[in-house]
Amino acid sequence: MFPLDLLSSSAPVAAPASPLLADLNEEQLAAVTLPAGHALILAGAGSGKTRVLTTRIAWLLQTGQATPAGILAVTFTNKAAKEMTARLSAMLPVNVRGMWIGTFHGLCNRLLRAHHQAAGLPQAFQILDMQDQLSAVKRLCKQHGVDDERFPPKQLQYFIAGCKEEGQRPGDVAVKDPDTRKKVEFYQLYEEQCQREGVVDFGELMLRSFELLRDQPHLRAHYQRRFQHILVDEFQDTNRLQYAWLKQLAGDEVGGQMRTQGSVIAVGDDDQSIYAFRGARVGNMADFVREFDVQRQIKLEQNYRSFSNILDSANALISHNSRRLGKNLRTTQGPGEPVRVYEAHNDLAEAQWMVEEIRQLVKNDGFERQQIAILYRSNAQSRVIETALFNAGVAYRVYGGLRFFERAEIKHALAYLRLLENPHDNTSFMRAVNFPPRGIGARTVEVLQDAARSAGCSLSDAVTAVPGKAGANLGAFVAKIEVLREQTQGKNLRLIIEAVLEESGLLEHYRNEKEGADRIENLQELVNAGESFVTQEGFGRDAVALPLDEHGQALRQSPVSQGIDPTQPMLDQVLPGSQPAAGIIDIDTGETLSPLVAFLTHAALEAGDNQAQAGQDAVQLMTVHASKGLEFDAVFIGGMEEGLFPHENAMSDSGGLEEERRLMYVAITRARKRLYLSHSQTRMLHGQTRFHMKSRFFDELPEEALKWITPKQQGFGTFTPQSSGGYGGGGYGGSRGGFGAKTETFASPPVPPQKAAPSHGLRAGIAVFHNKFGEGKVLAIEGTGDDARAQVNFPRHGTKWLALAIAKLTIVD
DNA sequence: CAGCTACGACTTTTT
DNA sequence: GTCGTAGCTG
Repeated sequence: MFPLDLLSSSAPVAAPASPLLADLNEEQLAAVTLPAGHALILAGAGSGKTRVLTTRIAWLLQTGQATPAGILAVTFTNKAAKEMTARLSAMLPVNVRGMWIGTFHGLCNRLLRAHHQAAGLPQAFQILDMQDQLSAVKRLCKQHGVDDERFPPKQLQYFIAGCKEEGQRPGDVAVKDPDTRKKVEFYQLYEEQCQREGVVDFGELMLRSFELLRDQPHLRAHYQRRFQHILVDEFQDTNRLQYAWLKQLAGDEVGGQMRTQGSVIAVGDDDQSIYAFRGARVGNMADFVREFDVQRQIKLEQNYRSFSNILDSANALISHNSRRLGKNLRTTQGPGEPVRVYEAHNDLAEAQWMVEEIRQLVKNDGFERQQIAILYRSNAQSRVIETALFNAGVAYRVYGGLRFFERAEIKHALAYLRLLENPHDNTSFMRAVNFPPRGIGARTVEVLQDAARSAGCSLSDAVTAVPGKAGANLGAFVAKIEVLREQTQGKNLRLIIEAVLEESGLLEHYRNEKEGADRIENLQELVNAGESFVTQEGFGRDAVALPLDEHGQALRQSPVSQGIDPTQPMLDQVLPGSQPAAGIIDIDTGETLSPLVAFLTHAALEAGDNQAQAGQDAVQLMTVHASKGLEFDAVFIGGMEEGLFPHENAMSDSGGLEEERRLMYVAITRARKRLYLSHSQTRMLHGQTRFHMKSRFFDELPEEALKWITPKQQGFGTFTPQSSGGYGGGGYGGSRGGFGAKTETFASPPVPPQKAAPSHGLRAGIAVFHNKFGEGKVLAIEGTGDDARAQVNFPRHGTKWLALAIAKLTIVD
């Protein structure tokens, strides 16, 4: 956007004339141009937080205070990471791939792939999502005869995840009672199972890479030296382990004080901390200030989003919380419309009121439908609202629900793909073994599991131990996988996925199913996703990292390197204008992640885009939690009742109540121009009609900003929509979640033609020699120049992808 | 072994 | 009320 004069690196450090810094307010400018040192930025809702973060990075680069390789910016969601990356590359003609910008888990993944040996993992380790983790837990429960009345698998999963979030291994958990002891024992068994199968769950990604840094001094020192500028987004939502992880990267702790070389900038808002239930610890903010001896705190209190009636409501509400760092949003905008409050007789009437107001907003006030949001505390509330919208023919879209990579048919396909990479992945084995049905029932699987347990091997290896027809069926399945692995050897990702879909029988199965058309469409979409993953996304952001230095030494220069800064260790420095990097590279062997492993990682770490269809002209429905970070011209908050909002489960203790209040604060601050609140006297909940008092939060809002609206008509549900549209015009029935954007996100351009005359002289079919792996046969070549990689089959080590710039391959005559 | 029925849960959720 | 799972029956 801004034409930037990047070449004049002699620009003064505090260049006020820099177009980068134009239009920043005083607070923002101060935050962007903070001198070296640790800082806490309290960024209120709508205060331009993302802009400050990205401009800060751009400014550091532009003024020569940082190189791309020296920057680590971490977020919670892929969406936030993507946005940061996109904005940054719009600001500066810099190759953002050289920077470590990503989610906590994405960056952990990078670390672990690059240092998999030091971390004790196979390079191609697979990542379990929550579904996978739960089925792994269930499997283990069965195997050990765990009483699932006393220890429901869900609870064990929660326990394990909770321990890891606190940074605790089984040995670290304080055992207070017999139940805890049992759980810890189970935790231990679970760990062993994961290690055996070469899989890690989300918590393990964090914990394992934390331990890697903690236990490998030279590695830690290396990264500490490298990342001179660490920036953390949504700091109030970090859990204990994430904070500990950051500390490892920032420096060493001595007597409760951090000794650091670079600077850490934490950006957050304690008033928007709404994830305590999943381990977020607002206290990390205070700890950060103390342990890092933070001298600078900046508050961004200028709000650019809302009219003052809305903002005053938010300020007034949140002032009822104690234990705040203290912040008051202000705006230069006028009061705007009052906040409208509606009391309905029942939930249906509430929904109909919303629909009617929305029609008027669109018809009379020219609001766009996608700029109107209906927020609710719990998902169950959406049904009535959806019905009302549908009946009125108003297009809507519900956020949440299943994402693309979580759909059953996709999970099945992924299970087959994972088995190609790792036959010992029992979670995937279990998912695929009898789907599509091939006569392998629960009984057979039980026999197999017993055999595997007594032989101490994977399910795949145990099939030969199962006798009879059952054994034959199992053998056929394993053989099928092996044939598939054979067939796809050296093929590109698209062909691999296509082969799996066909050979697994998945396509055939869904072709014969009545409702299978959508599923087949999704499976086709998976092929497209694989294709664009390779051609468009360059193997995905999280998978990308160039050579890592295990010993803190500068690495051997790669032959064709240009634009490498010799004063910096050659970690992840990206060649300007080069093709996307080849993926994670093991420095000792030159081994890279295969496109398939990279894709599977991508699928686990990024379950799919939720806002793919956001552009539609449709009213947005979502939970308050899901609305965080978004903004709308008009916002409706329904179900403002005691027991619902604040939720009954959170009302008992003050901590829970304060979190509910923060949740309400988040909801209010989503609105730009109009805010509508409603509550209902009665509501269907869990199949029962319940009576509710109006929420206490109403009493905490400034009376002068509110306008109470009474029902136009008395009685129950007598309201009739009067306008022309009438019935079912929309046909938008809950199209939940999904990848949707078939034409946008995954439009795959023609595959770029292979560059001619490869300098390495390798081609498929010839024999090569590798120092560590010995002699092997080249199966495929991908990429060019520094990014060229070869797939080589070594008789003793299996099939590897090797970066030709790193791996020393000699051609065997 | 697969399909069907009954029963229980049920706040929020990203990686 | 509705979804998902567990257990039973054909």
